[in-house]
Amino acid sequence: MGGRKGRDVATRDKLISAGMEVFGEYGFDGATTRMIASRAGVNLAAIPYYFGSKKELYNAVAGRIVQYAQEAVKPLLDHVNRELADKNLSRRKLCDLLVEILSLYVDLGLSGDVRIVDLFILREQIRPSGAFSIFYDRMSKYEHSTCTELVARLAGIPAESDEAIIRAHSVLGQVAVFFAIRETVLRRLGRKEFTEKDLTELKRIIRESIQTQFGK
Amino acid sequence: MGGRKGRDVATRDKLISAGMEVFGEYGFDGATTRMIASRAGVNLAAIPYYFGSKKELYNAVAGRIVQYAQEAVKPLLDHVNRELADKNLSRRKLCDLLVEILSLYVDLGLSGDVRIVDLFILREQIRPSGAFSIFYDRMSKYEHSTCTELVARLAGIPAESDEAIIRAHSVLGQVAVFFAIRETVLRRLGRKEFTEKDLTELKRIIRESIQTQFGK
DNA sequence: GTCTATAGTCGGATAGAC
DNA sequence: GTCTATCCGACTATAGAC
Repeated sequence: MGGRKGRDVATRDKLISAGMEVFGEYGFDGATTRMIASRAGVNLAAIPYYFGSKKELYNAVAGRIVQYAQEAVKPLLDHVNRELADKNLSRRKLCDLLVEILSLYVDLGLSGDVRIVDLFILREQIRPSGAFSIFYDRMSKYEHSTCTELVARLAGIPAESDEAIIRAHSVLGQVAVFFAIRETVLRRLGRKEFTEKDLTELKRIIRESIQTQFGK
Repeated sequence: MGGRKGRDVATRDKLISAGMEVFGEYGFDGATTRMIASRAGVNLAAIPYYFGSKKELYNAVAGRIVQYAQEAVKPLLDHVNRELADKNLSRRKLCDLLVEILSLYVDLGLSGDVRIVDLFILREQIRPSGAFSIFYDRMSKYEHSTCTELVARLAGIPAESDEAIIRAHSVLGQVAVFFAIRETVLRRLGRKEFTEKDLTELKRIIRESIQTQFGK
């Protein structure tokens, strides 16, 4: 990952944090190095100094986001993968594991302060840049293959088949849509932010949906 | 909607078409008036002449997109709304109507050539600009309230309740996710485009999912 | 390592000939 | 209505003092 090795880690770090916010809010083209330096409280010239270019700062931000996201979901995914080693898990257990993953996504993604991260990832999804592979290889692939495995077993179809992949995405979509079109949903609900009640309700709806679809 | 009334409708039209493509591909900031004029095969100065500014051209493009999208779904939505006048529709019939709407979205959105339109709408969803209301008021609201009504009746909850709105979005998400993270899904499937088979499979999965969730 | 100053580029918008 | 030429502002990146 590019980036010169300037000794002052603090400045470098401030730029990455500021870059997360500004790139998230305005996208790569809409964000300017002036905004980022100003939000970070450092000099404009620090960007080329520490990262070489705006683009490389962007990639560094993407790396940081992946790291955060991984840390947030890794414990649960590892747990699920350990359980999956048992090839004879009950339907009920498989359902529970899937619901746990989806619930975590709801809590992580809709709680409020991480919208910036959502936005960053969404933009890469709709128009992949060079940073797309950073997300795909280190995040989507690992996280998603776990969900695919769960869905495949529940549906009784081969893991990693096209059908399993499509079904898994469709299941994830039930949650993902709230990240993607958050503003539309909020306006429809007549709110500025999701409430605790909304999130609880969503998790209940997801759980019921999974259980009626796969519970037997 | 803003824009001077220059007599040559053809030039105006070419700019809107080109704007659709270029704004869709690069976003508002990433797109340049030079690209758009060049793609339209007209002079750069025609943009301020016909629209006043880049931003107003963007809004005109948004209006055109809404118009296309409305024309594409209006016949089916009108049909569904006529059916909904009957307050005693069978579960089976309600399911069928919901599945019909979702299937239309699959056909419209994933067939290939309209990706540009998807992108345009998605960008507005994730970061609403002044054009957001154009979509929300004239599209999402009408289309979505029909789906909400269907879901509410199937779930036996009050139409326009928070729960109905959340459930309806969750149902729509099962399809919408394929628009939003198209590139990720395609990479996961190892393809460049969705095949006919993928779309058929997706529609079957959606139908089964709706029927097991709501079919009784 | 951090700063100011500025180079060099490219963007949207305008002026004015035709 | 369409064109060329150009203005002017904003951007990224660099040079070089401290």
